Amino acid sequence: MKPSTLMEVAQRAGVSTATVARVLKAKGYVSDVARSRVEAALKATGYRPNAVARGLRQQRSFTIGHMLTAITANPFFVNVAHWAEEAALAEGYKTFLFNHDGNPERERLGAERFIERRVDAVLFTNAVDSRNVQLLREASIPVIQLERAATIEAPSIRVDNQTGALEAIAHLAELGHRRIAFIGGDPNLIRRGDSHFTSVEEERLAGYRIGLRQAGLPVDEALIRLGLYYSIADGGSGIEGYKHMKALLALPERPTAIFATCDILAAGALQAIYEEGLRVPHDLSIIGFDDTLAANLAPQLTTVAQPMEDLGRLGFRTALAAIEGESVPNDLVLPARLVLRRSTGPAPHPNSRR
Amino acid sequence: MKPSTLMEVAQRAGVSTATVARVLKAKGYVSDVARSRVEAALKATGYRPNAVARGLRQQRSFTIGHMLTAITANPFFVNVAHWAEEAALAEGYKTFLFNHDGNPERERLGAERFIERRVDAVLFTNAVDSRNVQLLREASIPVIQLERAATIEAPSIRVDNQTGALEAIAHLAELGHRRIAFIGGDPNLIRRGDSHFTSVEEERLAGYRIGLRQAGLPVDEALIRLGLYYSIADGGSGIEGYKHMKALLALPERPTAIFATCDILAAGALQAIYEEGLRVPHDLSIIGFDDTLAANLAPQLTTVAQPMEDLGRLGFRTALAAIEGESVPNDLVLPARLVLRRSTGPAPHPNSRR
DNA sequence: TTTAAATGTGTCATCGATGACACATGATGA
DNA sequence: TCATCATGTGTCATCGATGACACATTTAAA
Repeated sequence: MKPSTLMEVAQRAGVSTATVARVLKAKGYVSDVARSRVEAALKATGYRPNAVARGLRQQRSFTIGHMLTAITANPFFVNVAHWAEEAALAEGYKTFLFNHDGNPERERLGAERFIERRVDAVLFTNAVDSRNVQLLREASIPVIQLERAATIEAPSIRVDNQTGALEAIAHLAELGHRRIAFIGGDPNLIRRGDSHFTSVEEERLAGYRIGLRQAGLPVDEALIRLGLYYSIADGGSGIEGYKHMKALLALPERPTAIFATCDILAAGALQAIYEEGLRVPHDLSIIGFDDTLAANLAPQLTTVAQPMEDLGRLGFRTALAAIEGESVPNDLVLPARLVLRRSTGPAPHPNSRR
Repeated sequence: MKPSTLMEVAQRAGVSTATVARVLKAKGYVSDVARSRVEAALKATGYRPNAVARGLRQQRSFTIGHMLTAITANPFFVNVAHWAEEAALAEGYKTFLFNHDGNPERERLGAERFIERRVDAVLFTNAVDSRNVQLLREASIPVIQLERAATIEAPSIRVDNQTGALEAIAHLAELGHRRIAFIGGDPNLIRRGDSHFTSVEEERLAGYRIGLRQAGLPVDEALIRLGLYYSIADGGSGIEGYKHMKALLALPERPTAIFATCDILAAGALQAIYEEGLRVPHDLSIIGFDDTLAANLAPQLTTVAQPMEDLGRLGFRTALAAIEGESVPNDLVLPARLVLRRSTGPAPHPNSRR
């Protein structure tokens, strides 16, 4: 049995649809008699408003689109999306997810679908191509960029990657580590859209360099390992982290600590370390980034946690503000937070090295 | 600038909306002149059909709802949802996700939202309360249950958990293991809805028992560790797996192999093993279930892979069949598959035990 | 007592796409 | 020559909720 309509409820209650609407919206004048008749009819029919009809009439679908990548490979994006959805739910909104896996054509397809569905706004995590942002804006759909911005044309909410990385390095330096390696993605490859944007990888690498300098440590370029790891085709299994770690362990003078720009990379690194029979943090300390897999690894990983909940919630709230025509901050930067767990410890004595 | 309407396109082309519709649908008679005029107008206005209006008119939203749990804690559900979405996309559908985290009230809320949004069908992964399935069915919305069924009232697509578990045990027995432990969730707690349904945990435990019997091994109840692990409040960090493993390692006669009913539990177990300084698979073999975290752990985990892609794709295809009034199989059981990685090896010699 | 404000209820156009239907015109066959 | 069919195009009701508006009636204020 199809859900009943306002009209059916009205007929059953012996009133007009307007009266039923007044009861539902709890605004306007309704006599007690009419109200109770309507309420009875509402209950009897199990009326549920038709969001599709409302959407057409109000020119507002109460739906927002959410673009993301690597949905099966990196829990980060799903987490952000989850909190955005949670915030949306409280306001009567639903989100549509669209996974583009870093492919601009897919992203474009997603943008087109969002336009057809008449979403009220779109959240981009990890925006790829600024033209797709533009496409939505031309259709009068507000866009909020999360975590990784493709263009300054739309507001963004980001994370202070540099300070996050810096704190990680400071922590390791404090533990006495002097040879700290960096494992990250290719900063050029991951720089997206308008070229004047710094990528998150660049920011983390900058934090690493500044951290070393502040600790009075030299930068050894041999300890900086970059390479694309957003190759989802590989299964997102952190294979890049594994390879980089293998290379680092083959160095004549090994690092005693590793900073990886992503928990997945760190997980791969841990596999290499495990294979070599080294212990963490006894022989080697390691810090990840994101706080996605960190708590599931052995040992539990010290990591730079991204504020995924804030990113999601603020993302939605900002989108809502934009929908309602309020002015929104153009670029918000949230802090990252170093979470200490069990993968970092004092640097080993040079002579105790295996 | 709002996307333009059919009417606007028609006016610009100097024809009626019906003609534009004929061009768009590529059916009916349209003269070449009219067609090219319409096509020009279509391009000039950048027309995009309004899915909301179409939904109202066709009484079909081209949207399906997807209920799931533990979206931030267990990648399994997101994976299934991803493949369902992928299949949906190809047919012009979009999915709405709703995360209930095992809470029946949340699940009900989700069902109500789905009804209001007039989704054409609903996929349930891990259905909690059969009344919520009923709610949707009363609103004439077809329901397909995936992986874990709450009721026989709606068709389900499941996985052969018993055979999956059995193969895991057979593999371990073949490697010479004679003391194989089981770490799982509470089978009673996880049995859901209509009580005559066996839970996935029961099925996996049954597979374990049968596997042992077939290998001629005795069942030692001390090696069977059950307890709720779907406590998302704990952060889903596999803390239960960790505790169970600790207890198993404290046993006077330790197991040499572990079968965990979920990769997250296995990850927790690995943490306990790591803490004790034992090596996998040298000292201890371990097999997980799901193939979610498995490839990210150290060492990479041998696991019973669930057919997440098939579950998702078939789920959508079955839903689509149901929407179109075709008959659908009432209960489909898909095979699980043992994936060999690096966490299983020959049983250690009894005298080489540390 | 008269007027203004508060209270209560119904009608109807609107949002945009769709598809049934009507109505053309020209070609073909009987 | 008329009937039939293919071709080509336009009109309009419909899906369901909404909110502006009109129109009552009652109450309060002047």
